[in-house]
Amino acid sequence: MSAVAKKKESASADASSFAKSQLRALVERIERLEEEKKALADDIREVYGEAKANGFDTKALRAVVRMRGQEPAERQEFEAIVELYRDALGIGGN
Amino acid sequence: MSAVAKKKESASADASSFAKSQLRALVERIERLEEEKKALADDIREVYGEAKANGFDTKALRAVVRMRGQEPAERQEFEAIVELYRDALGIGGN
Amino acid sequence: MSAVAKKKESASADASSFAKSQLRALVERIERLEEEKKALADDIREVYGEAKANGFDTKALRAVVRMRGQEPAERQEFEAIVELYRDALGIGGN
Amino acid sequence: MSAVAKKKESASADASSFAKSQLRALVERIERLEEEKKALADDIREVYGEAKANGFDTKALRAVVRMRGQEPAERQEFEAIVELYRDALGIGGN
DNA sequence: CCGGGAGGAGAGGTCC
DNA sequence: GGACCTCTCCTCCCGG
Repeated sequence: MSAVAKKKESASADASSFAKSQLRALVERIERLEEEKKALADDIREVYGEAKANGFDTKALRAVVRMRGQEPAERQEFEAIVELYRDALGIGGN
Repeated sequence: MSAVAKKKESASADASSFAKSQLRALVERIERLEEEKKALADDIREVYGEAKANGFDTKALRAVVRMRGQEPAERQEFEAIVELYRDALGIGGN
Repeated sequence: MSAVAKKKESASADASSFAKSQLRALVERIERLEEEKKALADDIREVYGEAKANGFDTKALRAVVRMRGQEPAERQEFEAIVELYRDALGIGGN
Repeated sequence: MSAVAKKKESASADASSFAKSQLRALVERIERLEEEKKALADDIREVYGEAKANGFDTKALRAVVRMRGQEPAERQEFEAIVELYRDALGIGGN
């Protein structure tokens, strides 16, 4: 028979203890994962740095990567709307 | 904390007093200007909100405003580089 | 061309005209506000220049201004954390 | 066409080929890293889901995690402010 | 579908 | 004058 079942008093204490240790575990797992995520972000930044060192235009490079990661359809629609607005403003107003 | 500041004041009262009031005036002016700047930023955000409420695509609208605020030459060059990169990757890779 | 078609066209034309003038008005307002915002940024830069001319360390001055702006928020957050821990522990929840 | 001109052409072609493969390699590396990063983001989301399933308030939990990450930086800044005020007062120089 | 929060891109400032 | 780096703003995505 467990201590919890035996003592009603400690029941709530145990519950709160349990919640605390659970919270701790969750926060640790999250922080560990975020650490890894951050490391990857750093790696990516490094690659862009490398690209820059090799004479690539990182802004354009980012734009290309972004384009590749998105549906052609939505991209086209966006461009169409931009054109529409530019026309409405007199297209020379760029 | 206050004890430290107090001690400092006593140490070189006159020179430090003058510097202090000057500093205060400068900080106040800066904070006032930044406040106004922030208010304008809010106004701008509001206008975009209004645009959205009237059915405009705010993302496209922002793009158009950005375009209008920049030299055509640099814009074209940027687009050219992007095209170059896309070609190099096989232009279908969008 | 039928009268109906014509009416439709006019209607569209009107709607589009309206949208056009709306768009123009919005863009003008935005650009005006951004102009003012930029002017304020210039003013702020001027004040820092003045401070520097009077022997202040502008980098430190900027840091001071920044911190003054952040302190209240930090304090609030710091005091809010206890409450948040409580929530995170599920005390109020299920 | 002169030999010199030809040589130049070949050189350009080679350079461009090289740039192309370099570009491809860079983009591939970036996309691979972003994929991994996204996977970690998914893992993190999963952990929050698990937390929620165990009765935790995920919003509060997120806030707690965020604050834990910010606290050290804030503390440093807060303790640095005295030094900064001294500098801002021009004590050390201009 | 909207608002808020997290992440990324761009602008500005500092240092070399 | 250029590169790095911080900071603000914009965009995207999740949760409600």
